Amino acid sequence: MAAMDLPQRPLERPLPATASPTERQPLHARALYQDVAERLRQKIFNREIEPGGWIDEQRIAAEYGISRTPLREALKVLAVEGLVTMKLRRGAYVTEMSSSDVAQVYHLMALLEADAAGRAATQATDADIAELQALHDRLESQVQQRDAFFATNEEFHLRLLALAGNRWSAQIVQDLRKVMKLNRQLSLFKQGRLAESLAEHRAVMAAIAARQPEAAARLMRAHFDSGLEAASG
Amino acid sequence: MAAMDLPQRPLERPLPATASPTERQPLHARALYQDVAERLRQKIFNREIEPGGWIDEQRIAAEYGISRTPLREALKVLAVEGLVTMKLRRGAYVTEMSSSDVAQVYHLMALLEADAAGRAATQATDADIAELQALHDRLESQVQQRDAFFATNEEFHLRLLALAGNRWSAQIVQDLRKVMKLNRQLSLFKQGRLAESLAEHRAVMAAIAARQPEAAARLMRAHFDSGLEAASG
DNA sequence: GCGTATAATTATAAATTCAAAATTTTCGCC
DNA sequence: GGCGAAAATTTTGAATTTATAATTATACGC
Repeated sequence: MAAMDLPQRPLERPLPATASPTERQPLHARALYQDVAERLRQKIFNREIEPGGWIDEQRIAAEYGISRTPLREALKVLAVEGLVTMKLRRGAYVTEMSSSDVAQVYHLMALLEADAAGRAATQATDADIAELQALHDRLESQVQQRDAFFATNEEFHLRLLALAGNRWSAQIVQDLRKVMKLNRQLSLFKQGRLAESLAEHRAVMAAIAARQPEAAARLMRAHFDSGLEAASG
Repeated sequence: MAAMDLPQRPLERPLPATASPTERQPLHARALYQDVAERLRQKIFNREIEPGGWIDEQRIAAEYGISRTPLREALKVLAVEGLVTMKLRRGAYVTEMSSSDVAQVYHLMALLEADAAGRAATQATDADIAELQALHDRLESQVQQRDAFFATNEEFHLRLLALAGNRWSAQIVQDLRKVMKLNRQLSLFKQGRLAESLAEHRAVMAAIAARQPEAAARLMRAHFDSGLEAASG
């Protein structure tokens, strides 16, 4: 066994940058359980605990230098998000996504993001679209760098969601993207898929820039469909 | 002020009905925080605390005869669902839905339920459709009884979601239906809207029974659009 | 009487403690 | 040696306690 006998340094919780000597300010920018939830998400995405794996409350509380109370609150948040599954009297486990789950979530994201693309094509300002185009251009330049490509890709999709102006939809898609990170078979890892994905992306971007909502939605749907095909095929 | 000085009787937590002297069984069917979350949802739906209102942890913990720990866990669950808003160091408040929020959620439900209707028209077995039809027929007979009508209506939509076979989608719609219960202006309360809604419902049901996914989706979208119109107009 | 500073109170956040269930280990027995 | 019951340990679940921030009340000065 590795990495026993922690206590480690406690969670660092940076203050908001608005500091000013006179005006009073909260000690922490947000609740501890939210910080912990975010750290746990990263731990899960990094596969420090594999899907199906048990989450050792005592160990993690010690590792983070906190009590089990806020940790358990964070676990319940992740459970609602779907990243974690609570089993009665046996604690929390990292959720395992079946291939059926993956297909279902892909379908949902296709539906929501296609709608968002259509809305963006209609509602976005020219400045919005220029910004989106800039993100896409950056994506074009990053085909050789997987990690950077992934990051920019996510940024693009989140930006698009924001442009569509439906915060409920945006929140849901963000949550779905989180659970999608649970499965290794991320389709973008497949050989050649990256370039293909980029081409589809380009088409979506063009349709939005051309203010063609129907085409934008259809192309976005196709983008996700071929993503699913790559993931399952 | 009314109803002070509780402690009341503690939460009753019925055991599963599979009791048998020899085989061991869990003491509680599910975690306390989940029971509490469900009781809080009902309390919110019943307007025992109005939207924007503060949720008094001590009072409710006393009312339910429990400590604040599981109550606070439940509040965090409701916060992720959107029913409750946590304010740092000021506790939990029942979420207020702006008219923009209502429109956004309506749009989302239209999208998801239209997709579900289309899927159901394709995938459901004849038995499934017969069952759905039975629910719709019951709805037809309940135009005069608001509460029963609402209940059956919800049952119909949940059943349809189940038939579509996407548990992620079904879960999301269920959560959205919960937050929709936050706003008084439930369009179905409007005069005449009930009969109108029923007619639209009938059309959706007919399209599903006729195995016409495109029509079913389009009619379901129209059903929600006119629902939104009634709610905001 | 009004505004401000300070004290008292109240409520939230988090740690700690306690209780009970599940798991693991030990020990007796065949 | 292997099986099964009982004890010991570990772990979850929930209550209690403690700390700290926010609010309210009080008192003081002008």
